[in-house]
Amino acid sequence: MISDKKYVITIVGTTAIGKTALGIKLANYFNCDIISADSRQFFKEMCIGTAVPSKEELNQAKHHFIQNLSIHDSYSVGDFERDALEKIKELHVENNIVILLGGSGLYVDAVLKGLDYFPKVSPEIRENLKIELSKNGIESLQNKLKELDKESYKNIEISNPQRLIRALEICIGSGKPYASFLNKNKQDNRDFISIKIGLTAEREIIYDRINKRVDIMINSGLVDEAEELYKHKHLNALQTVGYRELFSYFNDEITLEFAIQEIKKNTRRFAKRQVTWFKRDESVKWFDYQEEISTVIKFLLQRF
RNA sequence: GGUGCCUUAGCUCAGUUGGUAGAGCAAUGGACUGAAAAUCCAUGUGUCCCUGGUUCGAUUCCUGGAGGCACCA
Repeated sequence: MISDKKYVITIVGTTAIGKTALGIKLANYFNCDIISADSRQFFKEMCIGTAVPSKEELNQAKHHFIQNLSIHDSYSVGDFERDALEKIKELHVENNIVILLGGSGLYVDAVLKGLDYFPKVSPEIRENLKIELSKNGIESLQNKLKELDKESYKNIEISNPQRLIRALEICIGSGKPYASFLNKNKQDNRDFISIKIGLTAEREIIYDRINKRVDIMINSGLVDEAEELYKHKHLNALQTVGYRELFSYFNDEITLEFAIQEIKKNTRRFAKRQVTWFKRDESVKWFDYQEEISTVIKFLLQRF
């Protein structure tokens, strides 16, 4: 490497498009490590359904934040931002390139752009708000927010219970409006240069790859894996495509065949949301999913 | 071969006492600050099977045809 600057090369794209394979090729070329920014591949109990890299793939390049947590751990984007930045710093001592492999848009943005600081609040507050939601309905929470934080009441999506509860828990836990923490001490000056590349394909091709991958997951034992985890189905980590549908099957609510169809459908919808998230990012240089690795490397070398 | 019923959105089907149509699901577009593979919001122009007739006007009624289903032979 000619320059002594530090780089983070981020690879984004929908699920099943080939980010892992590209990441490994680039990691080998630059002799660097890979940081995974995938909100479900953290969990060691979930393997088949989250499409974590295979043993062979993991041997080809050093991966971080893959199966490093338990589904019982509580872990948030904020935690990931902190941990990933620390890891990047550590890796940059030895190598001025790090690859960030991102399936979860918010997690990628947290690392590259930063989140605002919010105080830690007691989980009990959220639990109480959830109870209030189911008891009194969403309007009750909306009125509460209107009272505590008019600005957020206007700006956030108040029909979205999760956002509403998040804003409220900050208001209640900190005694200050949620809005007062926004755009305050955002750490957006990173000490590395960000280069983003994306993998893309026709919608039909993506959907076809998804459908095939779900079949492979089923053949690889996803049903057994999900059955093991059924007793933990209430955990946040298991609010995940590929598991929820099978939990409904174990509950005798749907047939296995239908569950598999639902997994495919919900994965397609997930991919659509990823497309929506990533396409608004103008800093991404897009490549076809079949693009030659040499073309991608040539592009990167020009950017250094 | 005969009789009856059916043919409307990608699918399953409503409906129009004749004034060119609407639900569910699927699909599509969007949002996103510690649950994010989560969560939420928005979106329905389709030769109403084809042909001819009646009518100011037919997806709707009538004739003929095609396809499907059921029963009878």
